[in-house]
Amino acid sequence: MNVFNEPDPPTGRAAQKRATIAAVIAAAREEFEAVGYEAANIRAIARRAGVSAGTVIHYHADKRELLHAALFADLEATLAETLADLGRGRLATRLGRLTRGVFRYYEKRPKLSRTLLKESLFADEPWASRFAAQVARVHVEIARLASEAVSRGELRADCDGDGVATAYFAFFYFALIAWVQGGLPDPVALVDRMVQQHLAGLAPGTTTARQGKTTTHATRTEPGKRAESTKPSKRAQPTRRANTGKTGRRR
Amino acid sequence: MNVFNEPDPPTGRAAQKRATIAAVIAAAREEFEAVGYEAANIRAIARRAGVSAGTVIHYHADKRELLHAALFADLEATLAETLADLGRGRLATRLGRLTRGVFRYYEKRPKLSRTLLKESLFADEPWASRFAAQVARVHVEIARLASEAVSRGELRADCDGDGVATAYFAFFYFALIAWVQGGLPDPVALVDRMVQQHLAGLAPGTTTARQGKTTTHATRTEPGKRAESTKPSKRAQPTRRANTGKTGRRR
DNA sequence: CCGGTTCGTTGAACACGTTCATTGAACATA
DNA sequence: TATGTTCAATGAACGTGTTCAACGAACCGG
Repeated sequence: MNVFNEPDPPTGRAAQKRATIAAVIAAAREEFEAVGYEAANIRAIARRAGVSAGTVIHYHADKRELLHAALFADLEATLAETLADLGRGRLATRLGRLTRGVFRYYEKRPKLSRTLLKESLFADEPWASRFAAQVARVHVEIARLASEAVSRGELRADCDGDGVATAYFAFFYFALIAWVQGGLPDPVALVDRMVQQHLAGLAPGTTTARQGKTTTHATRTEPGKRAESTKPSKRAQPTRRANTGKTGRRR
Repeated sequence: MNVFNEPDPPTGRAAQKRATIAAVIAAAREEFEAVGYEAANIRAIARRAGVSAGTVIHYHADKRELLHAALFADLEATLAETLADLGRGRLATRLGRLTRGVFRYYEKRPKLSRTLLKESLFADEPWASRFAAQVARVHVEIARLASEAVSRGELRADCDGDGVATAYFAFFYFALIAWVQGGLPDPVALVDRMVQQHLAGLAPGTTTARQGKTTTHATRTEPGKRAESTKPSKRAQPTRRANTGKTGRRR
């Protein structure tokens, strides 16, 4: 029983293990948020958590997994919150709210947004599946919104909610990548535009039969099937920067 | 003058430098293609090139830049070739050929496709700009195809070629990411579908004014402005794999 | 030709992510 | 209580990307 301000360490292996894991994850989150992913190093995180570097790596396969573990819950919370706040209105309007809500997760982390996006898109297992499941949940929600839009007469009766959701994700991630690469100041506006344009093809009064060509829609974009991304562009300026070897290097 | 099968090393600093750079890039490409990015290491590449590891890094800021330098020309060649072979036909058909042609670049490199995609999408300068310029060139070409489609009456007269190109890239990269993450067996088919759906909203007989809401199109998606990507999904199966700590690790 | 300068190149050293043999406290059993 | 087993945790060691002081040959100017 420690009478000082320092709480007793939990006793028992299971409890100690849980406490250690929690301390490591908290320390990692703080370190990543403070200095970014590249600058954060395992030894600093270990010190912050009061354990050894070996212990940090004991509970997470590698630095990347530690990043996922440290930030995943935040993303989950953001999604839940955003989805709960989509309100009413036209499909495009609600998707716009979704875009803004989720974008905020990245926007408020200038030091981390790029790595968070990059590493989540290309995560290894088991995190690939966790992110996939996360996206699937949003996907289902978007499909639901699309169904409501059909009911309201906003979209044609034969509209495929999955197709809408898939297109939405394509636009969203495309805009996000462009933004983290510095090539797009307002990703939200771009997503809005692309969604508008896309939904235009699904509106009542339009048909799926185009210029005599049968549109062979695949029936369902499996929720587990994601992603398309565009080259993140910076500027069209190739920034020649002649390959002067290492002349300008750290010399 | 060496009479054996081994050519004389070039003399003079400039010539020597050029030869060294070329040897390093060639060795890097071979090593990356042979064992993939992660398994390839600088020391092995240096040995293959007949120089020191320090020299490899002297000419390329880091391993990632070496990857870009080693493979960029291949991508350029693939794009040029593909663009030259789009043939005639409907816009969707030609875009389909573009998709297949570029997809081949990735498909024939099972060991490298994932890293190539990941690192090109999130490249640092000066490579970010180089990739951006590359995409811009394709973007302009797609916009031109869209204009032709307008002339042929395939698309409405007020269609924005840039918008078409942007959407195309969104779909393309989305599908590619899903594919490299193992969640999408046929990315080309998905791109085709999404393009079809999107172009549906641009066809003659459809209007930009939807359900009484004015569609505020941004006029031009700057070619330097790219990218949107969707979460690459694996399967919707979260692959729980309880965080059993490092039990199953290399022990 | 000679001497000073430049620069391509090297390999040892360093930093960081990661591995792994070892330790000692927690735990279980007789 | 004594003893054997288990496992959370450690820190030294390792592998790899990267840095950088140093070297010697190419180069330049007098």
